Amino acid sequence: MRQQLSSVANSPAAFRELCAAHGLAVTHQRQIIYQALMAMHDHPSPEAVYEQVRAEIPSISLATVYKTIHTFLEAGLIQEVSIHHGTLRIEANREPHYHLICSECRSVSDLDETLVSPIRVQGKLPRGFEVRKFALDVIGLCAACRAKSKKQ
Amino acid sequence: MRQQLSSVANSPAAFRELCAAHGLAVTHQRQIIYQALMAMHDHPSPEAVYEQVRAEIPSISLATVYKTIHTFLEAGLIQEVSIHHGTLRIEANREPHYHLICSECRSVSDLDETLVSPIRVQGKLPRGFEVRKFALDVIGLCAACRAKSKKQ
DNA sequence: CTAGATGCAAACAGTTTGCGTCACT
DNA sequence: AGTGACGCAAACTGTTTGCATCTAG
Repeated sequence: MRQQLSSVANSPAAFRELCAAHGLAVTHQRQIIYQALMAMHDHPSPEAVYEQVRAEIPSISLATVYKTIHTFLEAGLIQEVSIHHGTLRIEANREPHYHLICSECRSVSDLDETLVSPIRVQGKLPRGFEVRKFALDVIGLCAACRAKSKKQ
Repeated sequence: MRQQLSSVANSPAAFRELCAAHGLAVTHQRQIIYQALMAMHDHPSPEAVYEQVRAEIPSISLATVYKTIHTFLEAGLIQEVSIHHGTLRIEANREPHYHLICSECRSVSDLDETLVSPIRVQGKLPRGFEVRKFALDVIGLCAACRAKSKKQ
């Protein structure tokens, strides 16, 4: 399931190799977008990637950036920062608790804090950062989605 | 900072009390929305709340539901499921890691897994749920935002 | 040569805003 | 009586889609 690649350097050759490993066509746009992503060490929005890439390819369209990001996500070349992007979701449960998420159907259920080993930060955080709380998502497959994916 | 209330039951009287404690006007719409939220034990979107509330107040507007949800969020009567609702954010870092989030400026930085005590689920999950990974957000205030809030 | 990638514009979903009217305090 | 909550419609933002054209394999 996981591909081991001989190079992870951010070079055109490495990118061709990555694409080959995932069965993706190598296009100029994809190459530049990939380069931009590797160079941006924050957690950019598609819009931010678009701005960055336009420096190289002024004629690129935002739609292409979106499509390419989805392609890269599916191939596992990049990740989303959170499974919860999109619509606002609210809850009335004011007790501290975590969430159990099915990555397939996106269902969310509550998970009592006491069911998880206590979380402690042991290392050095950026100076001055004041921790207020932990938000933990336990991500996996719910029984229903597991059954569905087995069938195929 | 935190209000202790003599009743948490979902009654009109309790709601009046809650509103009084938070300085909110008590309106019919707010009352019905609050009731609906308490009755919905999943993690509804504003749209879903709207649908639910329309059963009671057919003439209510979606804008009111949004405004009320924000009011309740600010007052702390309800919570958002994730701090990451909204725009898609992506990252090239494919190593397993967590995130450090400033709740004020919403900045995101990476946090190595090894800096956090190992996470283990100790209790019973819903039968058949297959855990794949943990997504942990360490939420707090970054140095800059802490300085800013102290000034005021 | 052909499947699929790109660019454009239009469509869409979720959310916010301005404003006139109405209701709580 | 006055502040602010409501309802409506229009505006806005982020994202997707249909389609004609172009390009990698």
